[in-house]
Amino acid sequence: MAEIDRSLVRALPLFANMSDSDLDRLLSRAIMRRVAPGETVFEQGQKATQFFLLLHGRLKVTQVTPEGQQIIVRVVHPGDIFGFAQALQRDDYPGTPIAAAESVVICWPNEVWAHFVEQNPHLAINAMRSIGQRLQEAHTRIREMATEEVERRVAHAVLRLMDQAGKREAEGVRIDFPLTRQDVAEMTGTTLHTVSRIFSAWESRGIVKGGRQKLLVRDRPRLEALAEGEG
Amino acid sequence: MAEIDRSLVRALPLFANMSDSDLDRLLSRAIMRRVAPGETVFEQGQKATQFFLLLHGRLKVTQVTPEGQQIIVRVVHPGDIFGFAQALQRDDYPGTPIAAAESVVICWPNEVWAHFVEQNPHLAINAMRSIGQRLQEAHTRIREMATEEVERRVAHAVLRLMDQAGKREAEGVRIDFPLTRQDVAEMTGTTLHTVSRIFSAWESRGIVKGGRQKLLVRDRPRLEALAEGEG
DNA sequence: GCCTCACCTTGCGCCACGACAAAGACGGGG
DNA sequence: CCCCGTCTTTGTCGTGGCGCAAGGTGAGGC
Repeated sequence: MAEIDRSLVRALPLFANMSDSDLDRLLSRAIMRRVAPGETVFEQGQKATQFFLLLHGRLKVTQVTPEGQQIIVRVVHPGDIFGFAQALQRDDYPGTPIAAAESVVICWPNEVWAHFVEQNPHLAINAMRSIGQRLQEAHTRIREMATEEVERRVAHAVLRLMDQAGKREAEGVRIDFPLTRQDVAEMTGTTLHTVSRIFSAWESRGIVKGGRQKLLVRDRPRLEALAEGEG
Repeated sequence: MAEIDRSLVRALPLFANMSDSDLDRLLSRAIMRRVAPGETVFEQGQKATQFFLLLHGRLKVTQVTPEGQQIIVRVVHPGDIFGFAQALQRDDYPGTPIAAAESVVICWPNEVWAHFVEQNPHLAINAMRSIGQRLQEAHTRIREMATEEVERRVAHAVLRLMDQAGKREAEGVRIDFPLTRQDVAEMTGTTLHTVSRIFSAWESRGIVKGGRQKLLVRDRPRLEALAEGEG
């Protein structure tokens, strides 16, 4: 297995204000792992023995209900930590991260966390910020699901994906990883049928351009208008 | 203003593993404040200059959408920290905490947080656990809103309130603070009309007993069954 | 090049739930 | 004790979007 790219890691907000030597010691205990699309990093309910950082690629974190319904709780982007169950006072993982694209993660045994945080409060502070942002985003989603109709929720979800995984192209901004209608449905609490209908309608208005596991936003302002409820 | 009850604070999980002298220094910078029912501690959008701990009482944290729709993001229970915007990388408060019952909060200026965390990593670790649990709960609510019908969501919300604010009584378990149908609606993403209908149906089956701003659960097992979808 | 699987589209009927409306009941304040 | 505001109940109606069903289409494997 190749070496971990030091400069990439050094630049992450999670490790801001951390000394190089501390970072070196932390990385020396890390294990790198490649994950192919469709593969999982760990499984929901499994005992949490490690925590993770996504270096490259993209992960969808899913939860399944007792009835077998699946939802996507979150998309993990490069630089994000995940599988943080232990720091959150759980002994099992609450969800399953599935690689949407070819990905590379690094992982540490749980003990490493407590050990390093004691010596390096910045790590805890930075991690808290990251978790705090996730909490904010979760509250935003709750508010949207409680008050908005499906089309607006889908618009919001797409805008969020643009910001987090958008890639400028000639015709507009492409969502930079394979994303099915089903995925979008599981992110917005609806069905793939409804998402498909919405995308079709948008496409005929020139707002987006679809495709198999593809999505390209051509008219962001109009999408924003839809998200604000001006439909 | 009376003294802060030291032993009460000492027992909070947030301050576990913290030395008495550190805790004393932290408390010496705290300000105590009484909040009457209906009053707010701060307002959504206001610049975040302080963070808070609820000592007594109960707060409902609301968010209003640009359209004026209101939802309850969270209920704050005694011992919880809130108004933590700064640690979460925001400079304004994302919601408005309103006292549901007579409450007492203590507050600190923002600088205190960074200062104390540097010397006392446990504080950061404990705070992260608390935020982590809130994140879990938020994900649970998202999953519920995405996959469950209204009645089940209401059942889940009531069960959660029982666990967090239940008080054993002769006839069952009472939710220990004033709670309107509207509140429950704002917690579950529905309307007060629907909540009222659901409570009426439950009452006629002997599962709960309602009242003006009151709720008493008489048959928890059946409520759990409803929450699991056996209706 | 063809087959097959996975993904996507579209139509139709139904129902849970929200919108609207109106009237009852509890409780605090004067 | 009565008044008024707030909270609650209950009815009717309309509809967004889900369930079900059937048929397209692109991509990868052999």
